[in-house]
Amino acid sequence: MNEVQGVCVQRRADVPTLDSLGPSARAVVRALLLAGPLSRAELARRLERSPASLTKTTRPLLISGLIREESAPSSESRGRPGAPLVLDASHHRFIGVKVTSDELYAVRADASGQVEATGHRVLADSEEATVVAEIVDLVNEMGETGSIQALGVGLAGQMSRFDHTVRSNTYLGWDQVPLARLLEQATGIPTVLSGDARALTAGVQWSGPGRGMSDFAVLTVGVGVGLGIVLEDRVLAGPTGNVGMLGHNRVSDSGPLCARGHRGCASSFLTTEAITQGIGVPLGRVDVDLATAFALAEAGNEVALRVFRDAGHALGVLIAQLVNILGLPAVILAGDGLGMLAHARPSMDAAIAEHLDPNATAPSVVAFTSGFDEWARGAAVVACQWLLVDPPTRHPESA
Amino acid sequence: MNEVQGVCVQRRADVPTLDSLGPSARAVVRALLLAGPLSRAELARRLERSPASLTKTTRPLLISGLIREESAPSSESRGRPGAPLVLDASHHRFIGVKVTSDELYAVRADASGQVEATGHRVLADSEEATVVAEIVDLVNEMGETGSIQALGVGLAGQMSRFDHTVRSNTYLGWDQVPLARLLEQATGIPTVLSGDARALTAGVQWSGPGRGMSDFAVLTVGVGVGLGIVLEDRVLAGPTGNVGMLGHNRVSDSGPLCARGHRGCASSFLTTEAITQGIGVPLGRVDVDLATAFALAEAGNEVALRVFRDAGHALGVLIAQLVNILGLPAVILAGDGLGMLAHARPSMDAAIAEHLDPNATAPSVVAFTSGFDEWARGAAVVACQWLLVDPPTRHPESA
DNA sequence: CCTCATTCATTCACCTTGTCAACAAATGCG
DNA sequence: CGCATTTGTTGACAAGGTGAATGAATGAGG
Repeated sequence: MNEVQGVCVQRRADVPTLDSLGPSARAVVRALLLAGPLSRAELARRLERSPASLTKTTRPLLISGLIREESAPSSESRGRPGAPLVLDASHHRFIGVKVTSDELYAVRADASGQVEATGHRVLADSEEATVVAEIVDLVNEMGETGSIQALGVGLAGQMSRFDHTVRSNTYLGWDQVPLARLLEQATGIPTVLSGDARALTAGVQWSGPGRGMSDFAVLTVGVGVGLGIVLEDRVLAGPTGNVGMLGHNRVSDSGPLCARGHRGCASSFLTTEAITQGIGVPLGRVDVDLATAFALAEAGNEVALRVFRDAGHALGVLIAQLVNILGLPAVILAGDGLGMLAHARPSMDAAIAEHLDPNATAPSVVAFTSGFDEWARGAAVVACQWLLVDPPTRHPESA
Repeated sequence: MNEVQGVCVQRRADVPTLDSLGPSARAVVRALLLAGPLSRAELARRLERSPASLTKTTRPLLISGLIREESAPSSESRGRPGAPLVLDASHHRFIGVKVTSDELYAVRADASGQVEATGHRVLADSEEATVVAEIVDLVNEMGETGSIQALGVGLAGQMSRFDHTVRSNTYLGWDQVPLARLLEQATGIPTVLSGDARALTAGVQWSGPGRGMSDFAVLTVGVGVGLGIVLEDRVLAGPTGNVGMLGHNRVSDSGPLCARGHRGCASSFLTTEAITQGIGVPLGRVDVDLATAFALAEAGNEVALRVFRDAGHALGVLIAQLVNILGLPAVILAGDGLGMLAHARPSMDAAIAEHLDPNATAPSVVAFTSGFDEWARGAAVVACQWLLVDPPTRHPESA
């Protein structure tokens, strides 16, 4: 007999999995994750439902322990203060993995995107079997605490909103790899793929600097230039998953050529390679990496300063183009190339001011410094969102 | 006694107004308007509902005469052919008005966007009272057939999805004019405002060349450069109604200055004024209008040809920027400046090819030639869509 | 301190709307 | 002529939303 198993564990066992919820409960959980503690009245307004409906919907969630009433009542304005509801995120765990051509980064996070553990692997090669084996190994290592709800994998390339197949990936040299199915079979955990920019954006929106903002873009600078867009609280997937290929948008008629023979591409000013080459070549040095580049600029090297000024200009033009087209009130900058801002910010601001439409309102541009874990965390967030999609989507059991 | 009133009229009286429908019926009507005749099974798939649900939802609509079964069964593939349902659009009429600083264009259209009548007024001035009076006059003239469901008004400027107040409009010199309320009071017809680019886009999507396409952009060229975006079957409104201010996006480092002192703005190559000035000034002529410009190019005038080539280039760069950012499969060109394409198309295509991201798929670029009525028709379509929004939104009865 | 307006939350009867399972209908194919 | 296939209908059922009435908790104002 096992009735003395411990109360805490018993209660946990009662907490339903996220994908077993009905659509209305799902909507409540989504809203709570997206916008922190909310009273029933506030939820009713957001979900466009009657207060009565929310009493009914939240009750079973409260009983099961999936959500909690916070003690501190929110006392803005007069009238009875609302009882803020929060999701008890600790009951559900997700693993997110970011795949690059030579490394894996992983995090285990709870439903709110709070990171509980991290992991890392160096890949011997980018063969399909190698990558799968290493991911499985990493997941087994990180998931031993049990009860992982879902696994999210972020990679560069074109993918639909919640995809399960890597179509054609030039970084990894893959073509039509059913990665999600392979990982599901090996780990037993439901798995979803997403483009890495989209994953990062989801993380930023859910539990990063974009939290609470309904409309913004995430612009990443590093090995490449990436873009994610959030409109009306939804991460844009784009009809073909193609959102964000603005690396080749022209920002100047002068400047170096890019690999495609274009002059003045954003990429040719902004990518890590553009920065290091841009500084290294004139100086006749082949050892310039990003850190060296920052150091040179810090030391007042004119070439480095100029390269960063130009990068800032390119960034500013891209931001202005984006804001002109979509009217976004905010742009969040991220990626490992972000250190450039220390020297690129003035020219970036100038370029934004210059290229912004006179009738557009200037966006707030926020730098979000983070490591590679943030990309993995984003993938974990996508995995969580996947379970909360309405209607529930699972991968077709195709070959 | 009036039981001999005539069967046809009696049936019409039974047809419910669009805004009196429940949410499920509303969704059916929306889907039928958006994507032509659809069988119940097809509707069930699109709306993600069970076939049973559609039988139930469509029955009262069929009885009331709001929708009809088309005789021709759709016999693709084997199995029982579906019975295509169409909305009987003739039961509901809408009026759309396009307001410019010196003219009004109006159309009366049915629910499917089919134009039944057109009207036009020249404005003595752009005073609020003048414009309102002329619109009311125009509506009374066009609406005498009775039973107008809603009135849509399209104007340049920033407006929310279904707005009711003109905030600040530099073209008309207006500020905070509750135009919708004024027109509702004067005409008794529910009225909604929208930005003109958004209205045109809605018309294109609902019953123009964009019909059946889920994702595309509408780029207009004329007095200004306008943009409308459709993503996942929804017309993008933008967080602040600001979608589409790309007139000042830079397309070249050379070229004339725009009014804001920028060099190489899209506007400075594309607007009607840019074209006419660009040709007139070098030739020392002040009489060049758009028609003259086209004629000059047709006659092989080098200046005119060059100006149109440059315009095509600018257009191509804008299209590439747009497609890079959003991954759109199609762009529809419209506006009264579209005649330029006869001479601008090659340079436009070249610019698209040059500036498109290597990994992006080339969009199909379609020219949609139309008169000013098309803008008014778009406003009528917006009025219809307004009644079908879920949940129903009406203007707050604020002062 | 007491009353009032205000806002939040609950209860209950009711109803809309979607689902499931079973079945009937209409077609092409062999 | 079966037979698979797809569409459409029926009826019992359940989930979930609503409106109105009520109670609860607070600040404002006298």
